[in-house]
Amino acid sequence: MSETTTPTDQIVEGLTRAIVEHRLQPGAKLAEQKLADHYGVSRTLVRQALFQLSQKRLIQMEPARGAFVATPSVSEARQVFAVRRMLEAEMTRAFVRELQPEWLTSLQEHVAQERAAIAQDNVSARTELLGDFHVRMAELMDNPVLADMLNDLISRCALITLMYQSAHAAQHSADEHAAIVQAMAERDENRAVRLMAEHLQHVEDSLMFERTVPSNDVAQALR
Amino acid sequence: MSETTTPTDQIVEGLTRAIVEHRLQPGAKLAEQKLADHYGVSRTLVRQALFQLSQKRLIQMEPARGAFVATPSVSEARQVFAVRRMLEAEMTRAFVRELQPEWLTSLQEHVAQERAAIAQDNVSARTELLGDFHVRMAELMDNPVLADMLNDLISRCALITLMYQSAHAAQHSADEHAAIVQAMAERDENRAVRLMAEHLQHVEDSLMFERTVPSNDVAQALR
DNA sequence: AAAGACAAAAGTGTATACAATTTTTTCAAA
DNA sequence: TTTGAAAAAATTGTATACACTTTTGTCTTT
Repeated sequence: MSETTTPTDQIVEGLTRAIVEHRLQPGAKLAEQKLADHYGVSRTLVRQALFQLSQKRLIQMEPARGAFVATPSVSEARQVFAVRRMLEAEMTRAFVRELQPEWLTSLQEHVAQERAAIAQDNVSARTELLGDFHVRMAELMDNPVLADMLNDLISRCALITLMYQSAHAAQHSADEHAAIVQAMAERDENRAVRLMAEHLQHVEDSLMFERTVPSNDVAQALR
Repeated sequence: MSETTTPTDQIVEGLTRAIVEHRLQPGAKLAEQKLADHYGVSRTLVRQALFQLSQKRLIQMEPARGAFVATPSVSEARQVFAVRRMLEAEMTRAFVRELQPEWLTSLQEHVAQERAAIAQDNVSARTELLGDFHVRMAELMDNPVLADMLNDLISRCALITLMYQSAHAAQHSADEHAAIVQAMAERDENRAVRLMAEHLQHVEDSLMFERTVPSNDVAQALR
């Protein structure tokens, strides 16, 4: 544990969680002084954090008007998913090719955790675990660059989801994860890749399903 | 042209170019006050820019010691290239599947520009064009999310290159681009994907070829 | 001369001050 | 009441101040 975490990092972390977990809804204003008071620091540090979040596309900054939780368009959402499908299809292929026995057990354990969270109806835990499945693959392959990238993409996906996945959809995702791991276990590269692509398509479709924008900010809604 | 470019963005832009074009070599100290004086602003804006660059992994910030141009390890370099291969293989596949006639002419023109820059021995222009070939594909597919991501990855690759590609390697890259476009023109999806993967492998190999670190900072070199 | 301790200088990290802009409130006129 | 203009308040953008850390330089001791 030699990780140095600066105050700015903590604000980024806190706001990221709040956005990804939908405690801050898309379009919400992020006033600097309020955040500064909340975290007990000056605006300086809050601004640093906001700039970082805007680079991750989790918030949008408008000149002289301030920072708002991002409201990605349907078009942008589709682009993010298209990138995920591209990246993760090939990641899955490489994963199977370089497969180590312990990678399988690790993913199997992960799926078990997912199912436990779903059974307990622990909404935030299950959402996080379902996303982490994909990051875990990158980590197992010992590629932090890939893992970071996926993590950012998945955060954006979580923002795109206007509400949490339904319990039913979560169950479906976990089942698909299990099917992917099964294909991997059988070293069936093409099936694993296909299942992953289909899985991501299903997630995208389920998110797009109900896509009316409930915004408390009228101006934002009409833009 | 409704793009608003803040002073901070200009600093980011300027430093990015300097790093990618190797006017600032890896490990170089980026003292805040010096940069502030150079750009005629206060340290506040310089720091914002430095934080953004550190998120793009072009610089590394050490607590209380300051910012340095990043010195990616060989391991990290390989990870970046692994991600590019994954992403661009599938991007190429999607590109061929959705191919529009004007996309081909656009890429063909681009390759012509590359060859012109190589013929004129315009080192910085040719380096930029060789990288932009890949970004152009994403732009043609109308996927800015993908284009941004590739742009960042390619900047990191440019940093990884300790010196510019040799004229010979640049010529080789342009030829490979042309071969990829040819495969696309023939709608030969698998060949295009394979050529792209091989191309990226070649670029990686040529960059890894001479990999001794010429750093003016001894401590950095010995780390 | 080499090594270590101390002092000075330089540099980073955070808070605050202030100008410029936007938002909200107030109030007069239709 | 509704509309619009002007004033007030709040908020952002940038610079500066200052505490604290690191680096550099000097002097003493061996």
